[in-house]
Amino acid sequence: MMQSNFQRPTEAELEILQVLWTSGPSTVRQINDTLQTKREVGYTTTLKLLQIMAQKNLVEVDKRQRTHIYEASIEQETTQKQLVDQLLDAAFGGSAKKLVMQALGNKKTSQKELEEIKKMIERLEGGAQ
Amino acid sequence: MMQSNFQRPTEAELEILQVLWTSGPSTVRQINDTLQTKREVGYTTTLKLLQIMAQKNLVEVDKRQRTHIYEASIEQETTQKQLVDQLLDAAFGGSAKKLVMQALGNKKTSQKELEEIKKMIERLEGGAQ
DNA sequence: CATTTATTACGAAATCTTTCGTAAAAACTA
DNA sequence: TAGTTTTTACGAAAGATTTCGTAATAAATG
Repeated sequence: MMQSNFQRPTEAELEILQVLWTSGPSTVRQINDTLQTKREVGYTTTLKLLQIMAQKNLVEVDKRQRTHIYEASIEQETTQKQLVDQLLDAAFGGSAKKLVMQALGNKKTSQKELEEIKKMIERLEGGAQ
Repeated sequence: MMQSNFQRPTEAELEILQVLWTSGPSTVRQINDTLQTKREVGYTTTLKLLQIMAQKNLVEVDKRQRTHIYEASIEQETTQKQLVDQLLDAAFGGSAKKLVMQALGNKKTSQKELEEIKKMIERLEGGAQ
């Protein structure tokens, strides 16, 4: 039996998850310092968010030391998949093609990456094409 | 001078925009009926949302008849572009490739659509040369 | 015309999200 | 040890979003 308990992380939560996915397990101080490079955000704000995220099981906390260590407990890829699925449903009427066209059309993507995407498409097509 | 007034539509607003993009100008009753096929939602809830959306200039209202007609005032493609950009930034560290891979990996996309995407990639590769 | 039905207007409750202030506890420092 | 710094805990304010109840108005119906 499959249960799909996806609770969409909020914008602020995603921001923190990004840090954790990139840097691995971190202290509040480290996370807050990273966030600070992008915008003003109070230390206790970050702390509170992490505590809420722990309640929601978006992160795990290691409390063995006084300075707690937070770690993402949902995978980046899983989360990305669900966010894409949600966006597909919410704004693209489920058409992956349209979403892909938008993503490629808007952003400058390198030759190399375009090649990789093409290879993936060929894999999806069955390699025969 | 260019003003970029993108105020991200909320989830509920996107849901309504989808209806308007799909069905064109509609009455509150029509919109609400469409929404009802997916979930419970009160008539006045939909009305209120539309009134808020009108304030935000997400929709235009024709009030010449007693029964008002609402129409999307932002384009689907423009909105999609901005939502994709935002998702790219928020969850994919800006990598269009990763987003595309997710979108294609998760969703069943038809051969025909895959071909179209490939053609688009080839156009991009050609242009960028 | 009187009654019912449909629609708009609008305030406000309920909820969710983000932010921060304050306090307590622990660790460090002089 | 006394004072300073760091960290956690937690309530609550502020803001945004969603939902709905009620009332007023207009239209339709009998």
